[in-house]
Amino acid sequence: MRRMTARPANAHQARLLQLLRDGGPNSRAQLGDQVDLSRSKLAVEVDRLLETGLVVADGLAASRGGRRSHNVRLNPELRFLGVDIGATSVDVAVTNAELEILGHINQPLDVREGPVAVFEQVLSMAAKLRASGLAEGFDGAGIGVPGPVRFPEGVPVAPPIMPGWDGFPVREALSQELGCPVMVDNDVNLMALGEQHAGVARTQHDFLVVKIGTGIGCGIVVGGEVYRGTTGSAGDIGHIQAVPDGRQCACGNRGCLEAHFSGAALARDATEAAQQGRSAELANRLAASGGLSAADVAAAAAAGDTTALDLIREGGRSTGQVIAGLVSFFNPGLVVIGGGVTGLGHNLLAAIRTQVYRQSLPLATGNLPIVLGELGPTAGVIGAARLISDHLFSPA
Amino acid sequence: MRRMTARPANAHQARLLQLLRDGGPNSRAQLGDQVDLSRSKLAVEVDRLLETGLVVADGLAASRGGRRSHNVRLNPELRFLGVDIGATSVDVAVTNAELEILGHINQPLDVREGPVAVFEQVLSMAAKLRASGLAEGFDGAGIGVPGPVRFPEGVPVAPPIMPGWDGFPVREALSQELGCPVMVDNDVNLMALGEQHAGVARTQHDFLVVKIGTGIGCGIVVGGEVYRGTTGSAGDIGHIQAVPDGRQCACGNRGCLEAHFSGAALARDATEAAQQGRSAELANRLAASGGLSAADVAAAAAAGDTTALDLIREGGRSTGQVIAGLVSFFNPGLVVIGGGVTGLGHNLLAAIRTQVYRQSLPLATGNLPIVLGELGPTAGVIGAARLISDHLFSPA
DNA sequence: CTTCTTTGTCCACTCAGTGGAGAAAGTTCG
DNA sequence: CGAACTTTCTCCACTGAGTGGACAAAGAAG
Repeated sequence: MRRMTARPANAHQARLLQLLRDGGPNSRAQLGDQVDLSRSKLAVEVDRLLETGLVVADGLAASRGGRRSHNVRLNPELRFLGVDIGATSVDVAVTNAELEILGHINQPLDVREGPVAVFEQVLSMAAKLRASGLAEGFDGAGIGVPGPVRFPEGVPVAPPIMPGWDGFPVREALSQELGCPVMVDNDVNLMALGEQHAGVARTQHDFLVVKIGTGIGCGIVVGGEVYRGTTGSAGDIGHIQAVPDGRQCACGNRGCLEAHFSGAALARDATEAAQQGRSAELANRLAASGGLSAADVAAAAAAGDTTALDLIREGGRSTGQVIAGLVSFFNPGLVVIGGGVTGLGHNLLAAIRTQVYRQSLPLATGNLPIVLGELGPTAGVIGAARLISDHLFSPA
Repeated sequence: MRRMTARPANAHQARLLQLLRDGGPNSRAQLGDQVDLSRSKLAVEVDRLLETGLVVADGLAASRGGRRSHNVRLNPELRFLGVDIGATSVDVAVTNAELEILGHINQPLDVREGPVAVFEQVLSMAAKLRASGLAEGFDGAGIGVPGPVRFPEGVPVAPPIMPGWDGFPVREALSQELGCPVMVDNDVNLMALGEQHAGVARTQHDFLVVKIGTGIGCGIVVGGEVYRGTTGSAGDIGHIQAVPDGRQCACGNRGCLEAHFSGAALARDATEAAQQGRSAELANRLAASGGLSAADVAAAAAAGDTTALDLIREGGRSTGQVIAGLVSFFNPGLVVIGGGVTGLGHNLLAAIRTQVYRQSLPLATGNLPIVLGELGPTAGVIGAARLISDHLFSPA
């Protein structure tokens, strides 16, 4: 199939495409209720969109008490590729233009192997999805990487955990390989976009998404838009001091949040506890699997192991300490907790909440929900698809 | 004089008014270089602005190698009132439409006396300025108050240091009294607006302004716009924990930044040091004046008193500790330090810088200037005038 | 005085967008 | 079943924003 190359010609068309993306098939009349345009003008723009092929007719809708309306919808053959590269694994998904996931693959990966090896793997995963009949090609792709990105160019900058990626032209290289437009962003920002599009943050304009995985980061949404900072490193909260004179961190300082709580730190602390004989439960799991992960700690806690529970609580306390500061500063309408450690569930959430509600002022926390993300491992790829669709569904 | 009531009829006119405000008198040709409009259309809009009286002709400009141009400028009779209410003093100023200060009064004040008493004082100050011939009336007023504000309504919400102000309809009441449009905001946000308009932040889009006065707060500018948070309490950093298990704070927690460093905290610590005989210099000043202020500490430090210097350094360290976290999170392009304690000058700045540069990651701090505000006590009133002018110079 | 440049005005033209008339296609109810 | 009402969609004349070129006015340079 020939890929779509058309773009909306004006802001009206862009708006209509976004309405169709977020609301599914719609009649001209229904669209007219949502945009501030006369029916005549609306019809003109819809017709133009039909001509481009981005939008297709979709039969008649049920009557609402009068003449039945002719529905239109986004071309169901459009395909977006969503890629979420983490430190230790990668998610690749195919969506339609309404950002519904049609296929999703997760594979382990070591991001330190560098961009060439990683993209070889990503492209083969994309090829696999294509071969299974889900797509004949891609109309756009969104890529998330676990580090700061110079957003306009789509290039990682000084990523601490991804040596070899600094300055690699991700956007350009992948656009060439895939033959379609590509947008690149930080993985945490994509998670925020995902939760905004299809998750708990659907109705929020100003919110934070704290992603606790191998590392820890924060997505910032201001007025419905992701805020990336002057150099693209906004939300890099892993190295805020959580514990004065605390643990030595890889960054050279002491007491960084990430050194005290993250997937990696939790695994380390659990292993330490097991080896020191502080938890039989954890020791058993260590002996069984040869290594401990956050999931093991969650399971141990669920089994009633108090040491594991203490580790989670202590981590939640540190995290809550930092979040409390951010809440005072940013006064968000919602805080979402997500990432790999979401498996720790309500024990973690309770510890974070306790700390935040205790440390922040009532005006900022009075009506502040702190909740777990809704989308789990798909948040990133949905966010990636949303990123490229926002780009493509905006005036050229 | 009859006050102007006209407002720009469209976005073009609003843009032109803002260009004339920020750039002073301008010819149609020069304006044309700055907006994306044909000369014909531009002339039409300028003519319409002339009709409203917001803009007046201003003679001929020097030739630029051809026919001399007819300058236009904002009506020089327009007057804005800028009011900056602090915890212990108030600034009232009159500006023209180009936001130049024509007259400025500062008076001591106790904000705890409540809105009625305070506004009586403010109105009498405004009357004094008017009586001195600077204005026959006001076309708009901006008001800053030392606490969170529900911005759209112009009403303080749950202000900790201003009991009695909660829910008082500042905007409406003052609009009635002054007979002109009024906008209300947090004092720190106004300082940020001031430094953005006429101070160090002129070229910045994303920056922070930390105001250290009686209390401590932070103005946040995102994409050139002040960010106020969901409930208007964004930037309330005084109660972020700076010292674990530190000093008891009035808010009920321990170790809040404000409990360790602010005008009030510094005065308290200095008095304590004087009474405990740790500093002869401070003891002398205490005996002389009966009470110590931040200015006394600054003077003592300048005189070589190491105890005073240590107090400043320690305060700078605590402040820097908190700012470091904000910098990691927000990745600003500039951090401005302002407020009453700016008198502590470079000793304070050095301490803050040291702490921030040590604690934040290179990508965020690499090119990050941390500087003192440029406008001193006028930042607030200029910001206030800017606030109302932004409101009036936007399409009605 | 001639030529070139800059500024400002005038005017015909294009195009986005409106709103009303009316046709087409339903539902509801006597 | 037919009449009346509702909803959807199209058509069309009209408004008003904005453009760009022609031209006049005013000055600079040689």
